[in-house]
Amino acid sequence: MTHIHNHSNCIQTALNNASQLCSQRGVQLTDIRKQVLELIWENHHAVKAYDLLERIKPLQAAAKPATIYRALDFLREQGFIHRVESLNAFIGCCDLKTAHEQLLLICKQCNDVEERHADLVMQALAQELRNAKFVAHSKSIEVHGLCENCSQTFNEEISA
Amino acid sequence: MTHIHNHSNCIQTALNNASQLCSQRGVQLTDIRKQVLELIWENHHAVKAYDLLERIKPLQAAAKPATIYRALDFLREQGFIHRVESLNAFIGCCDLKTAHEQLLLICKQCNDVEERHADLVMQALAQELRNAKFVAHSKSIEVHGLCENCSQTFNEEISA
DNA sequence: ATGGTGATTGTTACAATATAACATATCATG
DNA sequence: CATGATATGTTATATTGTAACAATCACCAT
Repeated sequence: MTHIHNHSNCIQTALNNASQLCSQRGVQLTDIRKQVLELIWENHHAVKAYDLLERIKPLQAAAKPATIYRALDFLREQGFIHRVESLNAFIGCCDLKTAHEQLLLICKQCNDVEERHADLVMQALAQELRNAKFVAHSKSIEVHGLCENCSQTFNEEISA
Repeated sequence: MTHIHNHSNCIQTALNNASQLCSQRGVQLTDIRKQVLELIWENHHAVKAYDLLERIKPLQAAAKPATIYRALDFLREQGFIHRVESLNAFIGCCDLKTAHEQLLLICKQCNDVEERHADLVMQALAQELRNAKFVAHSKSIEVHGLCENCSQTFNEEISA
C-alpha cells in the first residue's frame, strides 16, 4: 500500500469485481453482503466483526452477530476478503485475479495491512511442504511490524 | 513429527530445557507454569486455553482463566510455546536453541502440529520484507492440511 | 531473622469473539 | 403461483480473553 492513494478507487474496484464475479458464479451479492464488503473496504485496516456490526446497524437495524459472520463467511468463500488470523479480523483482498494465497504485512503503528504476492516465498514454502510430504489445504503468512512509512516516522522521531 | 516416537522423551526434554533456561535467565518456572507446560506437551496437538484450565484443575483447584493465560503469557515470552494463531491454541516449541520463527504444519485429520525450520522459506521471506521495506517484529506461518501419515491413510481408504 | 519490594497468584467480574438452532422471508424457476 | 433452495431474523449460548484489585510469595539488603 502506498501511503497516498485515491482510496475510492480501491472501494469501487473491489465492489465491481465482487459484483461481476458473483454474477459469473451464480451467487448473490445481497445488500447485506455488499454493505459488509464496502465497510471492510472503508480503509486498509483489518476490521473486527463486531466493529462491522456496529457500523452496519444504521443500514441494517436488525443486524446481529450472525448477520455479520454469515456475510463474512460468504465473502471469504468467494475469496473477496481475508481473515487475519493473528488479529481475529478481516481485510479486503486486493487481488482477486491470481492465487488467493498471500503474505500479509500488518503495521502495528498505522494498522494498515498490506497484501503481497511473494512468489519466491510461496515457491520456497511449496518446496518445504513437498519435503515434509504435507498436503496443504490453506496457508496463512502474517508478519507484524512497521510499514515503510511508520518506520521512517519512527526513525525521524528518535533522531529529532 | 514421526508417527511413532517415544513421547516421554519429548516431555522430559522440554521440561528440562525450560527449567535450565529459566535458571539462566533468572525467572521462575513456578509449579503452575511447569504444570501448564507439561499439559501442553502431553501430545503434539495444539491445546486450547480452556482445555488446559480443565486439565489443571485436579492439580490447582483454584485455577481460573487468568491462571492459564498468565502461564501461557510467561511461556510464550520465554519462547517455550507457540501460539497457533489460526486455531487460538498453543503448542510446545520443539526448538529452543535456534531462532524462534518457524513454519507450523497443522494436520486436520490427526491434529498434530509439526514445527519446521524452513530456512529457505525464511530467507525468501526476509528478502520479500526488505523489498517491502517492512520492519518485522514477529512472523507466523501456518499451513493447514494433511500430514504424511494422514494423507497416506486417506489414499489407502479411497483406493480400497 | 526481618522488613521492604517486586513478582506471582487469587478472585471477581466482564469484554470480545463466535456459533447453534430454529423460524421466517425471499428468490429463481418450472 | 407453487416449490425448493437460499438468505435472513431471532434468541440463546458457547468460546476465548482481559481488567482490576487483593493477597501471597520470593528474594535481597540490612
